[in-house]
Amino acid sequence: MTTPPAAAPAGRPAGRPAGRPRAFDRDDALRAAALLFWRHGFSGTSTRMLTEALGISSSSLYAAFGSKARLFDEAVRTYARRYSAIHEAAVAEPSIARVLERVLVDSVEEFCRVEEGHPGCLTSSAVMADASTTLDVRAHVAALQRSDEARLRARVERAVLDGELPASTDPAVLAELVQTLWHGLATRAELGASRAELVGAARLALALLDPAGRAADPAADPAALSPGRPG
Amino acid sequence: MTTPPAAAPAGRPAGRPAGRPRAFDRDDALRAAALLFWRHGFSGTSTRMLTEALGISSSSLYAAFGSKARLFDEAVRTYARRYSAIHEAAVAEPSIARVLERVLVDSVEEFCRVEEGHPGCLTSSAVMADASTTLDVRAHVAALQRSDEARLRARVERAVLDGELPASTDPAVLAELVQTLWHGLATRAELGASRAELVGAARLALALLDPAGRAADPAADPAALSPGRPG
DNA sequence: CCTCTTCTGGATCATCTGCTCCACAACGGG
DNA sequence: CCCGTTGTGGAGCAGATGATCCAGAAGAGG
Repeated sequence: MTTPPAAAPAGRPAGRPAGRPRAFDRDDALRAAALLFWRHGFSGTSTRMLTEALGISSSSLYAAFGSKARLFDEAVRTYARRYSAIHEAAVAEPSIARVLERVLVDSVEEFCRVEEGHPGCLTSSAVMADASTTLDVRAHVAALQRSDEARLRARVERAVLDGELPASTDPAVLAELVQTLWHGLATRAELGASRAELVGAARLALALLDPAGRAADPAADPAALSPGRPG
Repeated sequence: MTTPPAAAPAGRPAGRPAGRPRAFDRDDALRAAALLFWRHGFSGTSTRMLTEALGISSSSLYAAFGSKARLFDEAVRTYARRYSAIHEAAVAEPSIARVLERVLVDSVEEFCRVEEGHPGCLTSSAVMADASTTLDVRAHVAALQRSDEARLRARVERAVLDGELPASTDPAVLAELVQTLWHGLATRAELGASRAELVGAARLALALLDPAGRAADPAADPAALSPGRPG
């Protein structure tokens, strides 16, 4: 009904959806819109700014995305999926140390991508920016991030059961700490911290968190307060 | 010129600034405005919303604060001063462990104040929300937070010189990590994390960071991965 | 009393907001 | 070729926006 031709209408061989073809790339437009929302927030981005940046007319925008709110929602979800993918890939690592390393370091890489025009994390910005607009992006993003945290907590629990972490470890608290670091890195990136600074902080945190490193060589423990592994 | 009667005009004994007195409390209005900006962001808060919430007319608002942008700026600075005050008080502590504990735990208390209507950190929200509006709040907030970080880094350097931290400690990296945790706690608060969760994460981080605790009893080290001191 | 100064509400300004309408253009199928 | 379908640009809608103006009110000083 409201969704124009999201998927091919079954009768067609998916080659062309019928009617006049769209004159712009929908994914490109979505990316450009995300960038604008990122920089100016939802309310700070007008439909005029969007149509101008995307090089399309207002009617084209509404035909393709429905409304400004839905466009925003779609942009946020697109980026949220990236962050979830990082968590998903990370928890698949065999050792818990590698899991934590990948969650933090891979996320820093994502936050610092230069081909995107803006550092940081769109979902964090989105959540901070607009609370009670037409659209409840805040709740949706919060839910998404809770699921990322749950995945991580489950992985920590497994590590405890496997004896990889001491039995006294509280998985919920450890997961909360890692998520706190994650959000902190996103904010620092947004504030202009360099990749090197962020990776340095992340690696220090990882060194402090890694029980194997500390257990293996307690004498070298104080070195954990240096930036960490040289690599 | 543009600033009406910010300070008493010198000739008066500061009792009354002359002219018709203001019918509302300027600080109360500023607080109420800050809350609105917090919830809806700068662009998401209209002057109508402000005048309605503050119970004053548009002309009164403009007479008292100059413009919507200046009101926003003043609100952000007011809150930023609170966070700076926490850092200032913390670095005055004699032991570095107490310094870090106070920076993180006191900030969590601040983020979770219930008498304010919104959890989290206004400056973080402000930075995330609006980048290139009329007013460059972003740069100002970033500068403020850089000064907080510099203060903390200087305190860490002193702790290293005092032998309280191992000589291999990199003060810049340690300060960056603490600031990362700080921003992370702010974001988690904004996302709805409870005070207990935040304090738990903060205390775990502190336990991992505390070299005295680990050096004193390396055997008990794994316990550091539990929530931390019961108190 | 008057004057000077400042604040107040209400009306009002020009502009911008998100969004819709419409005539028409670009495709595939018959 | 016409048909149905879908996208397109431009004009334009009603309402909201940030900000200003003004007549008057409320104080201090003379």
